[in-house]
Amino acid sequence: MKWATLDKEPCSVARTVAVIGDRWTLLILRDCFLRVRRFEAFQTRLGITRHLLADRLRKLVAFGVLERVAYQDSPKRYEYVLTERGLALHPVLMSIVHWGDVHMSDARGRPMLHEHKSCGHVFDPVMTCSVCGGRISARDVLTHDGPGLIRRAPRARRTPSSS
Amino acid sequence: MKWATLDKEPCSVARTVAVIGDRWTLLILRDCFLRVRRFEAFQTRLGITRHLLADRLRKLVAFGVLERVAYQDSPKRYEYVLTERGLALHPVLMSIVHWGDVHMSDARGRPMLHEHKSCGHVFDPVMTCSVCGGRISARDVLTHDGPGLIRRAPRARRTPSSS
DNA sequence: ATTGACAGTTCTAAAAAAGAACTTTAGCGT
DNA sequence: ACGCTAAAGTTCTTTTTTAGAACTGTCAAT
Repeated sequence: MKWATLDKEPCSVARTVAVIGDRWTLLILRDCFLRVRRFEAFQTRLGITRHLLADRLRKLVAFGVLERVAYQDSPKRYEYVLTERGLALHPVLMSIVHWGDVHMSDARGRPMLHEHKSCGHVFDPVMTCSVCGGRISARDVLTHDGPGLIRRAPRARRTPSSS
Repeated sequence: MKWATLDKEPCSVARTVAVIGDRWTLLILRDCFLRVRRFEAFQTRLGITRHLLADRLRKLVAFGVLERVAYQDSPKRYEYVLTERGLALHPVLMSIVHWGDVHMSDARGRPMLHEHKSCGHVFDPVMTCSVCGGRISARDVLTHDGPGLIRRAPRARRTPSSS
């Protein structure tokens, strides 16, 4: 598997990993959801090298997750804002946060709380089924081939009956 | 921010990224959920170097996501199975898959379909609120400091009134 | 006696990331 | 006019990771 063509693999995990499967990228996206928008702000908050930050932002823009928007002329200055495509990553970030809350918190408890504006309560994200609305758990899901799957030819195998 | 201490940051994203925020690790976990268990199987399916695979599996075991279980003696052979903690990563993988399905699929459609055993239908994962059951979207969430947050002292700032 | 499976380890070369300094355009204070 | 600061990068060198391939040890089967 090559990184350069990972986004062309017949697997949605691989394709998404091509976009966000990188330590810095996930932390940059976290900050985007916290409304951080500017190069300097990302750099200061994360302690990422400027070189890498520029590279990651370029890639996120190329994948349509962020948009580079001028916020002033002379000198031209740009900031990075989540596109619809980027906002659609919210469930990914929320499920990552929730796993960390439950499995990596120390005695103090969780670092952040999330309030559901429309109901006004602090909540946990729950994965549910789009059809029946029931809770989804790992043991309750079956995987099938979909139309976009291209099966690679299985490797030739020497069997007792083959030459 | 240093990788070695990322799992101690006062942020659940950072802590989770310390465990899974790596291209190979996410692909390894995908395979784990597809019931791949053995070193050779991971290596063949992913094309990862054996060195890195050994390293990533060791780390996942250290973080309690996988368990290394002997499946035969003489010679001792081990396989890697998801723990409860690992199974709890299911929503993370499902939301990653779903984003890829929606935003990275080509004309053929999605590579895999998921069936909800208990209702029998192919479904999409939907993030909902644990309190009201309503759908969660990025624009509908407010973030607050939690008990586990440690704010870093803000950097000294030269202001007109300061010396 | 040889071959092959499996779960790794051990090398070297190539690629990526860290760390620090430098660039460019412009506003502000004196 | 002069120096200072800010923002958004780029450029450079050093260090760390990763890729790629070969090798090891234990056993079973041919």
